Amino acid sequence: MTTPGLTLSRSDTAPRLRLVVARIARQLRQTVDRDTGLSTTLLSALATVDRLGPVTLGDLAAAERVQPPSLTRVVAKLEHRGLVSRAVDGEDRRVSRLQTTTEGRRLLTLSRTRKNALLAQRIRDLNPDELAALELALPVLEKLAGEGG
Amino acid sequence: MTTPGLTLSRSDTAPRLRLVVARIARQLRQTVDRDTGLSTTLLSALATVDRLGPVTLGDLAAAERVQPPSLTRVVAKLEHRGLVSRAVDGEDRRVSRLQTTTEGRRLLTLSRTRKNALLAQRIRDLNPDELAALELALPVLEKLAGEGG
DNA sequence: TATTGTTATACTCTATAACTATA
DNA sequence: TATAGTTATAGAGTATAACAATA
Repeated sequence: MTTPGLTLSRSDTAPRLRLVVARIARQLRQTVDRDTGLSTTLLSALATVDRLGPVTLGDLAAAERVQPPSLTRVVAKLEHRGLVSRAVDGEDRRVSRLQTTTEGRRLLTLSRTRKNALLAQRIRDLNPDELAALELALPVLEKLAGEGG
Repeated sequence: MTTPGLTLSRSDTAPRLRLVVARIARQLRQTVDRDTGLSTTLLSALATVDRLGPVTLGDLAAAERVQPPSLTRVVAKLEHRGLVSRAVDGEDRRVSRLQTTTEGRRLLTLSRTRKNALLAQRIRDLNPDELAALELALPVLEKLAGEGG
């Protein structure tokens, strides 16, 4: 696993990736973060709000690749916890613009430095070759995920 | 992205991986396979039954990293579609042993050669460096997922 | 008593359809 | 009429707790 000989293109990459991503996600989904109290769904939305600055709900839904009604509920939870705030757009009063609060940014920072998260622990057990392979693949995975939007 | 200079260990690997895995999984979860009619959850369970041979429900739950009651429902669906069969253990009648049927194996094979699946399409758009990085990381991801069990 | 698996119940996340408010 | 977002409703997938059957 650490030193594969060839890098001929394999044909089973897509189905293997599908299964492994589903399996990791299943374990993550159950893991409500002890420090932040945020599920992966909430954390993902919060990170995207933070990244896109004041953002409309529609744009956020597109970036997160979910339908607007799904996001309405997610955002309501974030708002209820005081992690994002919304302001009605001055020019078009149908539109709300979302941004992270100070507390939201604090939790985001916390989530990025957590040492005891499930994946952080498992990553710590990788050897240097494995870690390097993972880090090289991360941008590729982000591309496959359609990051941004 | 294609030719990173150094491979110093980064500290943001775990949170980035968490977000990207969650995002890909979200898109996959919604994707019921056109060819097989199987969700990722059903496909994952089916693949594991096939891999572990005649397997008890408890062992399957452990391998899939879900609780037994969750698996009871998943297996019921697979059984209803004729993809797995169960046989009561001869020595311990509390135990059922599951295995894939001919039809189950046929769908598994089909799922492994699908060219139009969401990930297969996106992977086709990667350049050779990106593809190589992804393939090198796949065993690492499988290790992180705790494959097998 | 202990173990294997099921049933009952509830929660999260997501979707589509119908609606409201604004443009 | 068209668009941004919400409400109503439904379904998949997962969990925990309580139960039944067997050991």
